[in-house]
Amino acid sequence: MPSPEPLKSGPITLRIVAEAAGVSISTASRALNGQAREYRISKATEEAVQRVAAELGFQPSQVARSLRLKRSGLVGVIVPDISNPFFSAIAREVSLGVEAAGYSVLLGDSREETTIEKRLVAQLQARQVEALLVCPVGLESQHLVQLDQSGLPVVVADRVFEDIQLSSVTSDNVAAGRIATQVLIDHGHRHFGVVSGVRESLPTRHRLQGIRQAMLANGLELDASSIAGDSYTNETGYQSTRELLGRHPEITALFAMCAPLAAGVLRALSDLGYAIPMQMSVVSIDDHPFAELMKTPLTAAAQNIEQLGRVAAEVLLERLKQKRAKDKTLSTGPGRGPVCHQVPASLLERASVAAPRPTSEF
Amino acid sequence: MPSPEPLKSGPITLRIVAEAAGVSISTASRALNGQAREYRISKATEEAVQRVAAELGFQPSQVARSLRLKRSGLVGVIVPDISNPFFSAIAREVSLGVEAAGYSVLLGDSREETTIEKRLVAQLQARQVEALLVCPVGLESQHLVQLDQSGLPVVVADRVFEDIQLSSVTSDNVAAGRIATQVLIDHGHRHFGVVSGVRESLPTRHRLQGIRQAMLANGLELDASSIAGDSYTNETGYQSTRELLGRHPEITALFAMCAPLAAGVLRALSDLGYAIPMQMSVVSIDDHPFAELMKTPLTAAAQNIEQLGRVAAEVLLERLKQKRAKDKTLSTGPGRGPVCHQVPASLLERASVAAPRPTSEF
DNA sequence: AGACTCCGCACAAACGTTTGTGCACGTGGA
DNA sequence: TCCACGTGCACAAACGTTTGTGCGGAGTCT
Repeated sequence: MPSPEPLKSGPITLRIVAEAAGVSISTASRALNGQAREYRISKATEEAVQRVAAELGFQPSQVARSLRLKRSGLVGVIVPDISNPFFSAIAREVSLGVEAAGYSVLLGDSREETTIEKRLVAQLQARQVEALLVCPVGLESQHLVQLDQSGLPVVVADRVFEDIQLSSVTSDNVAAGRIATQVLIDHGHRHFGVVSGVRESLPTRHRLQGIRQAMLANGLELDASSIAGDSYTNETGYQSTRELLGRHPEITALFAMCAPLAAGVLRALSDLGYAIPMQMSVVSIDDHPFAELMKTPLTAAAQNIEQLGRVAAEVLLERLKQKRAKDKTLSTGPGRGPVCHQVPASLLERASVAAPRPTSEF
Repeated sequence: MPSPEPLKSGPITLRIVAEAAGVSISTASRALNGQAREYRISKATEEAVQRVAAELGFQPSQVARSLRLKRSGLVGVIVPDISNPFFSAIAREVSLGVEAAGYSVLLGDSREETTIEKRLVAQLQARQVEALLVCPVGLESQHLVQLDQSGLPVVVADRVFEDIQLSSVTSDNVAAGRIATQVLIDHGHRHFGVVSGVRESLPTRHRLQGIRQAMLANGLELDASSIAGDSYTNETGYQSTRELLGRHPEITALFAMCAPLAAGVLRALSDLGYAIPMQMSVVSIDDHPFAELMKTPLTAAAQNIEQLGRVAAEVLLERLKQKRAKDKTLSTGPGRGPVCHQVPASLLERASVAAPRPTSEF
């Protein structure tokens, strides 16, 4: 009779496998990690171990591996709001991308608050994530830069920073602003209202810049009083619309800087009794799956979110590769410096833009 | 001169802190974990350690803790598609809920495939998650049940199973089907087309059951040929609509079983030139942020997704608490058996339902 | 027959924590 | 003076891996 099965019953560890196979722990480890050849484990032993492991359903403890290997196989993903389709789309692409490379993703939701973002960063760092993808709330970057310089690869997406010392991926926001504005101009609009997101954030600034470029090229100018709003929410879209229309009755077109804002704009226009596009044209940045089913299908400069997510995943994996290489060679070179990717935006012309209504003189 | 700072430069470990404070590792650990009193560490030492730790920015390695404590502080969340607003809303609530309790969430996206779901489950298990929230693809439950019985708390949400041996949280799908159908009946409809999700899935079956209940109560019956579709996608919604309308010209109302299906239905009706609700009424299960901005604001029986997510988080935390208690007492009792929560659905009457068009005899 | 080599594997240290136990010192009473 | 006891801390084991090194035996060569 063999040993009477001590009934340890806990999870199957390498030691259990080794004993069952009648070899030492180290041999078992090497047999299972494909290191049989280099450590001269006989074919017979190797296969025996593998068989036993399979029979017992051995699952190596990633925790123990992480401790020993000093790599957790985890990447952190921090977004301001995972229930926002924009971020969940990014999360999805990143998740698929890094999972294919054997990593798992630790998710953090910062609820649009820098404080929480910082807390999450620290938390994920303590959990030894090997890299971090952050869609920052957008106002502070110092904590991220520090982290990156301390050796934990950080890549930021979407709400990147001005003084960019971090690898980043973002849409070509200047172009997005430009092409969306151009549509309005091409239809003959001269007086725009801009419903803006957080003012200091770089995407907002870039989009404004694009808007101004297009206007300038057509001899127009955007004055500050035609801009309203300072956040990315539906409610801001609603309020800002009423504000702008009250202030500037000559406005014939509204520019919404993101999908939730656009929803608010539409809601306000509906409440105010405007017909779109007959009495008011609307363009938006950001597409939305339901955009074409709406009362008036919305013309928009769409960010290519999937592509953005995929690129983010690539950059992340690239940085991870670099890091592993560096950790091996002990070279402490500064790396190749941050890379900044921009993915193109594209125009989706639908039905929310038309020639301006005849002015009251007519 | 003190020791010339060996320039270990790696991450700050407990040992570094202990040396800097001039105490042993164990003392440092206890000082930092609030165990000073019970292990008779003097107030002075305790504070010294805490000060040094703060100065050095000590962050205990969660990996090492996990190994030693045998709890990772991680919960796994597996959804079929994180970019689907329904699941991302759930993920968000769960994330917020468990984070508040000190856990982090490991995210997995099964892409609607049982194979991937299984792989993810194994992966997360290897990473020692302490509990798992799964929104199952919906066809197989055995791997989850096994896991749960092997001691890893599993709770399933949304696409639960028939032979439910797992704690679950789901909408009251029977009621959702019933109330949405009742609206149609109240408006005078007699001939419905049902655009269905995955047939064998329990939510679908429950919703159908609700539909039938409402019809039966009004002397109507639903025959199999008035049901089309077998997945939750936009495309299925589109195809099924054309199919149903071709097969049953007498249909005056369509019932879409979820938001993406509804989008497909609307798209098809638009292509076919139907005016809603004049020529065709539409109800849906699932609300959508843009629903009221659509061409015809959609009447729907809304699941309360946030509530569902919050309840899921609660159940998860409850099971975690039970587990910790059990691990302590070594009692190996079966626990209180699975609990099944249902959150109510509520009707959102908007504009997509009207009295049926006069029949052609008129 | 002895030295050398290669093969096949086991030993043990290390990763960074937590925690049961033990040791030294000091103080009090008898 | 001696014992008992409380105080304040250090030692060391353990969690489950990976991996550098050591060691015995079989074979080969001289």
